[in-house]
Amino acid sequence: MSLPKDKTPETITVGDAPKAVVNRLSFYLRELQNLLASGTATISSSQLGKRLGFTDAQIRKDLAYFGHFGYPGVGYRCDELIAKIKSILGTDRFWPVVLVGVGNLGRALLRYKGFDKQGFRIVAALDSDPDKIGRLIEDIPIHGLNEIQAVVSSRGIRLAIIAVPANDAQTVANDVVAAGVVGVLNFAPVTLILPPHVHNVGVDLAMELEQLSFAVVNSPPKS
Amino acid sequence: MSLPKDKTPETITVGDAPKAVVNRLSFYLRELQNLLASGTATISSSQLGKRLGFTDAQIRKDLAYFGHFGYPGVGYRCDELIAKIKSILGTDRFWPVVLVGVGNLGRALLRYKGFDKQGFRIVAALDSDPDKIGRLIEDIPIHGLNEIQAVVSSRGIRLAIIAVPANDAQTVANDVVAAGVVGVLNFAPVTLILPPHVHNVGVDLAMELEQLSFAVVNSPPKS
DNA sequence: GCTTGTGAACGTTTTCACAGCG
DNA sequence: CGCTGTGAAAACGTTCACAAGC
Repeated sequence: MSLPKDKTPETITVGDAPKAVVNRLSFYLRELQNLLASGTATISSSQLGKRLGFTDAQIRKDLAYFGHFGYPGVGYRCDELIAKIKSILGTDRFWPVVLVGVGNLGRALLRYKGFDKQGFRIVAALDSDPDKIGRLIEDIPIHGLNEIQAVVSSRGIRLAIIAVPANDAQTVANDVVAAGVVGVLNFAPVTLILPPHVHNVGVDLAMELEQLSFAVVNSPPKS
Repeated sequence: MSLPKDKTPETITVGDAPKAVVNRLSFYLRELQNLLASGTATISSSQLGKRLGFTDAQIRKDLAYFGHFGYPGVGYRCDELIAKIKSILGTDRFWPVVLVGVGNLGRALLRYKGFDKQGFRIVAALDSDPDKIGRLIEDIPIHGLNEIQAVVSSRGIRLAIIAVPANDAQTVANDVVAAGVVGVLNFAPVTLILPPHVHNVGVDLAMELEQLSFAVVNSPPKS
């Protein structure tokens, strides 16, 4: 990395890592977990790269942002590297999450089994529909939107998933942020405007298909 | 762009556009549709940039990959630019889509209302569970996995959404590709290995939360 | 032997800054 | 005047290639 004219080398934090690197870290973690589950103890950057479609050099560079995790001549120990990456991503701890919006998508997310393994759990759900409030889905109680503040602060929640209609998303986002949430995963097809200290990840299902559509339309003619 | 030493200028296709550019195109489209719906007829690159968190120059450069769509002194006409971007993304046509896996997530996707507006519709669903086969969800019939070939070819389907458990995803992917699908939107938390002519977009819900977790953990201490 | 970690080279993407136009 | 479109410059990310280590 570029050299630190900065007087305090300690400020060269891991947070400076390019977004693309952090994103790939999640891919490495997922594959390493699969590898470990299938009995693989160590793996080289080139083997891992082949499985994921990255170059070996890129994997090594990415990991080198955060430390020296490999063994020359051997590769990386899966269990060790998993622990390191989890620690970098912050998923070595438990993250309680609040879900806002218990529609079709919200219900599916409540029942989704993949969060727990990575350290996340939806511990509370909110909705504006009086018919839903008070019900339980997968043992998770559904609260009214007005209880946001109480739910978030009593359970130490820092992350929210927003799965409400597009028209309500910005209002809901404002509310969860006011309640203390600092990270938002937004499934509504709108760009949220949030204060700078709040992190934002958007997933727009139609947009993902659009990217496929473009790729298909612009592919080598006959291939 | 760099100049074409290439003898055949027609080969300078739009397909060469960086992925990041194409991805932003989807953001532009979404915002323009919202703007038009709220009565805005024209918008400048800097106004659009402010709403989306991009710079004005970036928006102009991105659009310039594909043509001259703006009016100096005025900006861009929303309706016109929407049509242009749709044409570039290929969403000016109708895309029938097959869904594989009618679990929690699959059912939510079947009921999701946001696809139609962008040109996509799930026209058939497949599952391996005999109890589900033959049922209708949102007027969509659920077929057995063995009917992939028939469903895909009879309906001219080129895109598939995979929402099956991680262990089944690669097998299902192989099957839909064999049936003629050339674009896969994969919700299973695994990296699929697909032939080069098949395009692949993955959405891993836990991974999205991991990216948030990293951002939160590595934020300016007190902010 | 094989594999990591890394400076240096390379290529790509973003930003700058301004000429040209309505 | 405001805004686009675009070369040129700057920033950034990736790949190369090899010294060092097991």
